[in-house]
Amino acid sequence: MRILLIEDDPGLGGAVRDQIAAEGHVPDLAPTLAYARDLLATMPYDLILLDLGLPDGRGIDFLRSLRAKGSVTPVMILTAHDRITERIEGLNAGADDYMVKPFDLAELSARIAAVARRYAGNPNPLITLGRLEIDLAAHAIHGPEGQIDLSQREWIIFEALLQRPGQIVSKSQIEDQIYAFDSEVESNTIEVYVSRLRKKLGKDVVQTLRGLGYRLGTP
Amino acid sequence: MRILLIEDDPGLGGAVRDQIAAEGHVPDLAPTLAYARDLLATMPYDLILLDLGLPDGRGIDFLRSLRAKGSVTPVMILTAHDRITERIEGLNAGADDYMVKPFDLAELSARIAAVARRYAGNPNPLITLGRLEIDLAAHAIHGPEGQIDLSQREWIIFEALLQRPGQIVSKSQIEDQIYAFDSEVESNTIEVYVSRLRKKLGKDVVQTLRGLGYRLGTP
DNA sequence: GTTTAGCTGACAGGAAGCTGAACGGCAAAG
DNA sequence: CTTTGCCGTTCAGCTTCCTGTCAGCTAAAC
Repeated sequence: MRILLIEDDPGLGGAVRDQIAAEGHVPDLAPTLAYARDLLATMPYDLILLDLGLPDGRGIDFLRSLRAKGSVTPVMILTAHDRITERIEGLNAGADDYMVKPFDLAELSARIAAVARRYAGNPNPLITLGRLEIDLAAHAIHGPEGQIDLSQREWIIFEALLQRPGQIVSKSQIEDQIYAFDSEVESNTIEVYVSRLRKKLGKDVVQTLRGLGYRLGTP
Repeated sequence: MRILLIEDDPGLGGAVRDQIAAEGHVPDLAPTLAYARDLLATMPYDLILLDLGLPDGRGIDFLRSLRAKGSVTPVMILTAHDRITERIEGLNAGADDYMVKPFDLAELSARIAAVARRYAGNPNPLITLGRLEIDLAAHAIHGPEGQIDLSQREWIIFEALLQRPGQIVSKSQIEDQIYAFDSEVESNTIEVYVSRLRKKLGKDVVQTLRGLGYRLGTP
């Protein structure tokens, strides 16, 4: 499940992001509303975790404008205050859930799972890339000859490219996403996986920028 | 919207019932779990408000058995306690929302409206999957050679997959649906049941995604 | 032509998953 | 009360296929 976490506190944000990742979801962390808007413009998300105390605007207004634009993405509010009027305001603005800081990470996980359960069966947002149809949430790719399954590593690399369409992603950036901080691999693993990706998805899906990295193709 | 309110305190029960009625919904008030079971056997409900402190049994167990029977009716828990473990237990037992007493009736209304929005238009007792015809409510599956019976565990796993067609369901997610929050099983039970499911329903009904989980097949 | 970066087929090792068998518990049947 | 059969769980051995590595190759840069 793709989750957008809007939170300006680096400590809390990092902890929540790690927890989400540990649950098998894919978190993106936005420290400001402006940054969140950029991410939302380029990527679909399955859940938004929204801190109300942000430096560049009222979270409630952000949520309201999101709903006004027709977005149905579930939103869970995180806030330090627990005044009932605020909770009502949040829920009326279109929030689906409400958590008061400090909260237990385990409870957050349970609630995220509840959202996942609740929205199961809803069609996932699809990304179209040439002849490929990509369902990020389901890790599924439909090609011209039916379903294409990727292994975990293959998926991570493909996803890293999908997350930055048009941008160059360096090998070291990809390595950072695959491996733990310290344990480095000293070989051409990335190249091997890019090769496997191209074999499964088509030659043009990944472009090579010599000396720089890779970029998503536009076939 | 038909709402079943399970609450033994006559004062609070009456107030909530009146509030629900004022919102244009149809409330039934059950003071005990036994009475609630009778009502559920005869009437379908769109939402259940469940008090946890009831005279004739643990509300959590009631909820769990409801889910085990395949009910997908949304359940909102009302409780006087706000211990985090209890909230987690409730959400993991299959609750969709959680309110702590004393709560504001206006907030309750907002949350009920959210559920109504969420579940607007929700028919579908019969699911077709390839040659299988599945009646979720009746726990019945008709295959090409007649009726197929599943054991309880087999059904829970199959249902977990049915609830998220096309999506990946991890083993830990399935475990969460089968077992209580703390009691973990340290073996390949899920794998054994998947194996048995495939034997009964057909090889292609369940797909394996290495390292991720399982997915409903598309035969 | 030489150098350098990147590509890819092959392969060993191991992790993840599958499944037949067995065992104890429990409930229905006798 | 005993028997019977089903169900849930565990285990062991097997199969599958993922991963990281290397070697030799291709293609771009100069």
